Amino acid sequence: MPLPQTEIPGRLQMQLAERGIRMTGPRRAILSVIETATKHLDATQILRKARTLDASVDRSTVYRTLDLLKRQGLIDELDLMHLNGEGHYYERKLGRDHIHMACLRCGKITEFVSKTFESLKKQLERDCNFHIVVARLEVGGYCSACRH
Amino acid sequence: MPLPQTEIPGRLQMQLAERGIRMTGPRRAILSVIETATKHLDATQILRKARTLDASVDRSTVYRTLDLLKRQGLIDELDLMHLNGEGHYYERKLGRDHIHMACLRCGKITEFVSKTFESLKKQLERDCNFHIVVARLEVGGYCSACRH
DNA sequence: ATCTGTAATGCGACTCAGTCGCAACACAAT
DNA sequence: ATTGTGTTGCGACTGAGTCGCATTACAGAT
Ligand SMILES: [Mn+2]
Ligand SMILES: [Mn+2]
Ligand SMILES: [Zn+2]
Ligand SMILES: [Zn+2]
Repeated sequence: MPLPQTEIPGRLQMQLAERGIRMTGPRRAILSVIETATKHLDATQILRKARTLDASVDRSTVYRTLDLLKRQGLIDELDLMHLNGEGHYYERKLGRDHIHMACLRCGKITEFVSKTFESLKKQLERDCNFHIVVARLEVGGYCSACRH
Repeated sequence: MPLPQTEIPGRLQMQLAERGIRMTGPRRAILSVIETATKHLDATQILRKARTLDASVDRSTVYRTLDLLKRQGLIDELDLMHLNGEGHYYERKLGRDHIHMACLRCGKITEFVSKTFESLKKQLERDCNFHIVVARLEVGGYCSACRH
């Protein structure tokens, strides 16, 4: 994750509260997992971790909560080049977007913040008259350790 | 598709032949479908169309051929924001990459070629010492007709 | 503190995309 | 024509994600 841990835990809960969205036990568990994640997690991993906080959490609740957070623009969904199966990965959405690079050999995920990326998005909005809600740039290739 | 139809039909078959890859009936049907497509197709659509050319084509052969073409760098795989289900879409890879914008309201897919995108990729390769094989920029938002 | 309408949950069954092992087959080189 | 190897169809399977429904729990009102 590209973010400093200066984040207040519980921030996601606050953002939902501000929008008048109900808070529940399972939701708190899931939000907490997402907030404290140190890497990109898929739905199954989120379920497993959430269950250590609230053993009753169900798989469908995880998916429903992920949908809610996506609709609210609070998380991003990633493919990470589908290096391991067909599932998706999730991460909190924070101020600046970043690019994901996945090494096709060692699987390492690298993140990168780029001013050029920001310009590109602005250019898109202007030239195509398109209002961007979410932008995902995912790259596959070979990292510095694996290139030949 | 952003490409002029100045393409020779059969080009994909040639590219595989050049690489010493065997040509078969089912493969010819699938390649022909991909080559003559006028929009992004998913595996099920490719199967259905391929069967009009060779009725025996099986679903697994479609997936195996798509994998082959991906490995050979001849097609790109897209999510198109998973607007309709969890499947993936495919298109021939041609010289210049392009960006895909999906309207979250009407579902329209817009393509855009950008010099800034090319610079961004170069910047990534340089700054991150990463060798890019495939780069996918997919954007979700509201098109000119749907923005409010 | 209790009541109450509505939103969220667990459960189980289901759909759908994609994969895999294997026996039969077909390509292309000799 | 023969042959080895790559490819195919088939069918069974996995795993991600969805859905309907009866039950539960939240939060605002009393
Ligand atoms: Mn995907
Ligand atoms: Mn395209
Ligand atoms: Zn690597
Ligand atoms: Zn639209």
